[in-house]
Amino acid sequence: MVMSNVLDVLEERGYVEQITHREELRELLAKGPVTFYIGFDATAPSLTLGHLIPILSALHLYRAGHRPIMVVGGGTTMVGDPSGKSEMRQLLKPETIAENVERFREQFSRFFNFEDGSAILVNNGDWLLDLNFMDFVREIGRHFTVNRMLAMEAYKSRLDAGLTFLEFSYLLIQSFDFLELFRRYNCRLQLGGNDQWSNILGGCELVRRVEGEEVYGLTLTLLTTATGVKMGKTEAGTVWLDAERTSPYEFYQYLRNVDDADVEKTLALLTMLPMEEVRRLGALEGSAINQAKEVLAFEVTKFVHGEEEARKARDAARAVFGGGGTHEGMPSTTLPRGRFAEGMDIVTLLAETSLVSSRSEARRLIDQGGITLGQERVESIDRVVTLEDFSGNELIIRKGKKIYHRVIVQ
RNA sequence: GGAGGGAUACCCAAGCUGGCCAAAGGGGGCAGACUGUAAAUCUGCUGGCAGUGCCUUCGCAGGUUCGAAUCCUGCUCCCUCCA
Repeated sequence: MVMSNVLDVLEERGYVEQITHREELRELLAKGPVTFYIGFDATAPSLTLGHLIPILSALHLYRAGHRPIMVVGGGTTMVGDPSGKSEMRQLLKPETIAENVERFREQFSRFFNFEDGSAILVNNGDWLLDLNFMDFVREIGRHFTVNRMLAMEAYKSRLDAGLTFLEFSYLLIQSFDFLELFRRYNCRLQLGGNDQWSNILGGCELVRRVEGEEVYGLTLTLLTTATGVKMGKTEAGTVWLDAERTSPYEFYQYLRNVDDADVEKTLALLTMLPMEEVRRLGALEGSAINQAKEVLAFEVTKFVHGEEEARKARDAARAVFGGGGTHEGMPSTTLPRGRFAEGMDIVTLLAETSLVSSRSEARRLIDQGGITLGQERVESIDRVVTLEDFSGNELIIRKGKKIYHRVIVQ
């Protein structure tokens, strides 16, 4: 069997959006190991579902023998990328950035081996934080014309909304990263989200001008649904990779519930399953496609949280939606037995859980028939919950059709 | 530094000849029906606490008034044009 070019693999799976010089890059990747990099700005305390796209594309390259440099943006985050943003980014405190950088490091370590040198993890703060302004402007700044920068799509929305010099300088800083990585590691390819196209081009051009060498850029598709909405956002906010922020169960459920139309695409992008399998699952029709969704949810949860957590999440989901399995892994609230001695009214109980954010919301939900205790729909906000309602020491509350919560007494 | 414009609930956006404004409309979200833990569609809800009332909210701080998101004063921030 002929080893296919990894670029073809990336394209087939739907990762690729734009490439600087496709054929040349393809040849380069075929010739031998290539060092490439992807940068992640540390704007939040955890990576998110959307970050899996760059992570998995890097993993495909990694497995094909190329060397990834995962760059955490301890330096670039100090500035804040204005690309595609309609408003000025909130400036983050240096301490916050440093903390975020640490979290990112831990999370990346789950996916790559940084010990044996086959993958590299660096912080661009190492070379950016102490840059001398005069040197930087004279050596790097002279290669960029404002005329071109102003014409860039990434800034369009900001030209009327206002763009500070701080943010405007982001392009030069990220471009400098590429130059630095080229010099340190002979890095020849930069990957990034499609909104990074300008920044990536800037880096390629800088390396070419300063070093006279050709380097490449490739942008990745953003994780969106068939309707064009960004994936990875829920009513509760972002879907995080950190189990403390998004439990494995919620993570699993998020993927379990993707639209039919997104199943095949998401399987291709977020799992390492062979494409034949992806196509087979994506082709399932009607309710059979639920199998594909289960595979999707399980595989991605396993990738992020490990097999055991994925199992638990799947079992919990099967338990409530099908029957069988255990409730372990379902979000829960533990309350002292004594509080039910006299019974607790349903509104108070709901307010104790994370199912509602206020008592009013609880009332509203009940009025609309959205709360179920075990098998019984709650008809009145005066419903009092007693220990009689528990089976064993637990009570399953359902909100709407698919949000379950377990109340445990002890 | 000068001249003008703006800041409204999760977002966009009305209201700004003072009471009928917890504040139009849209989006989003939540719930119900239909279903496959889908989509589309239809319906309801969407500040808080208590059940026909109270409290907090229309950039911030004061003032006028029986009563202000709406009028006045000061402040902060943002945008546009000019320097």
